[in-house]
Amino acid sequence: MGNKKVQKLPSIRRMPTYLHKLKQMRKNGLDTVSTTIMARYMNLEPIVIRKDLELTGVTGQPGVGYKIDELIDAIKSFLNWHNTAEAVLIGAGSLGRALLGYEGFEDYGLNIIAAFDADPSKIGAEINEREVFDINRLPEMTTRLQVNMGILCVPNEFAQEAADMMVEGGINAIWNFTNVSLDVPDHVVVQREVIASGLAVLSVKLNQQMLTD
Amino acid sequence: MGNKKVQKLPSIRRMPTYLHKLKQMRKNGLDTVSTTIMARYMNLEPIVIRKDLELTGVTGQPGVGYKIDELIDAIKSFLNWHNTAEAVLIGAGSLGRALLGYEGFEDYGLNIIAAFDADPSKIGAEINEREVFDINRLPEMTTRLQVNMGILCVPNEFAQEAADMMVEGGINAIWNFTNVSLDVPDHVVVQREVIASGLAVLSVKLNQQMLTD
DNA sequence: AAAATATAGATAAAAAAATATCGATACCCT
DNA sequence: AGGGTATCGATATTTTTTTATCTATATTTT
Repeated sequence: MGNKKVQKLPSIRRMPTYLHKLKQMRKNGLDTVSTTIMARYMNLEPIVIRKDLELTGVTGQPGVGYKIDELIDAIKSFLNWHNTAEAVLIGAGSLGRALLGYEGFEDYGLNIIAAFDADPSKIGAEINEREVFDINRLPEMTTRLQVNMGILCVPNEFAQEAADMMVEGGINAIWNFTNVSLDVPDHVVVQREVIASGLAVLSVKLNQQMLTD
Repeated sequence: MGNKKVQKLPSIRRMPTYLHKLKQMRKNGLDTVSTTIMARYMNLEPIVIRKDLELTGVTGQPGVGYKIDELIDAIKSFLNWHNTAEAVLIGAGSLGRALLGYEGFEDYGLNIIAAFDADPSKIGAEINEREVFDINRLPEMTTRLQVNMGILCVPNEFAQEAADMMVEGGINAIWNFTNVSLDVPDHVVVQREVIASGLAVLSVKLNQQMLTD
């Protein structure tokens, strides 16, 4: 069915936050960090952090902590973020634009090299230095440029069609921001981002909070 | 420390997807659904769905399935999405704009009634029928309007400051899209959305996929 | 009407994730 | 230098989540 299970998902999801904070600490001139410090920052228990970092293979120094540089490196290679991945974005609507405008991606080894859209009024435009191409050119261009990641931000009704074009163009990783569960070949991995999931969690938290007051 | 742990997180995160799909099915004239059908759609195992739905208190009919109307209702009340929540959005940058433009929120019981920003060139503008106010007016306005949810989309460096203003204005639920771990009183719940988490998961999936080829 | 198939619920089992404990190591302060 | 404190690593435990199994109920097919 395409999507093998990934283990340690909660840990993996925390990695980018570690990375961000570590880079910030390094900028502030620090060179070591303890899980206590990190835990305070992230509202977690130190033991959670220690277990997460164990995954990356780094070892810390008892009594001291971890070397920030080493950690940054280890997390990056754990996520395979050492080599920048090139991606294309499909759907230059408001969400697409927001993603094109997001500065943080370079920190995460992602480089969006072009956008595609079906709307003639958008084609040819330039958004944050990335050109918007006709979606019909997608298969040809991604094949030629050897891009293997696609960020899908089209309206739901065009999602499957757009995904098909990506697959045709040799893309094998799709970051899916639509509400559609895509049907893709086994070798293609899909990560679906459901924005409302966070809202659901917030709602439940708020509820529980109000009950305990 | 503010954030008690929430249980069944994965199940809660799947609820909005069930809701979306169920509404779509209802529109297509269906009135019952089995976990097998739902599972096929979501690339999950039927047992997962059954366990998730159990949380909402609905019971299905062996041999038949669940009544779609009942399910929709049960999920909504599980998430407390029966009564629309009013929210304000802080930071009318590209992400803020994208959220203001997102049509799906009404399905999820969320109504963004106004936006705030510090940039004079944005103040007074109207984005998708919502006015952008001076951020200094936030505490007064949210108090008066009795809004208790805030969506935080400002640049990282202003995040804490903006959060403080929200707290001052009586907001007790913050949906945090910044990269900052906010410091808020205990009664305020925060849900942080780390966009890069999904990218991290996708990277790891892609890696594993490539290893098994 | 009987047999085959599909389904949920209850209970049990397995797997994964979070948390605790304890010993060893380093740093800091007097 | 010595005592107190902070820290990590290894191991064990607990909790939570996921998955399996089995039974009863409904539907469909023959």
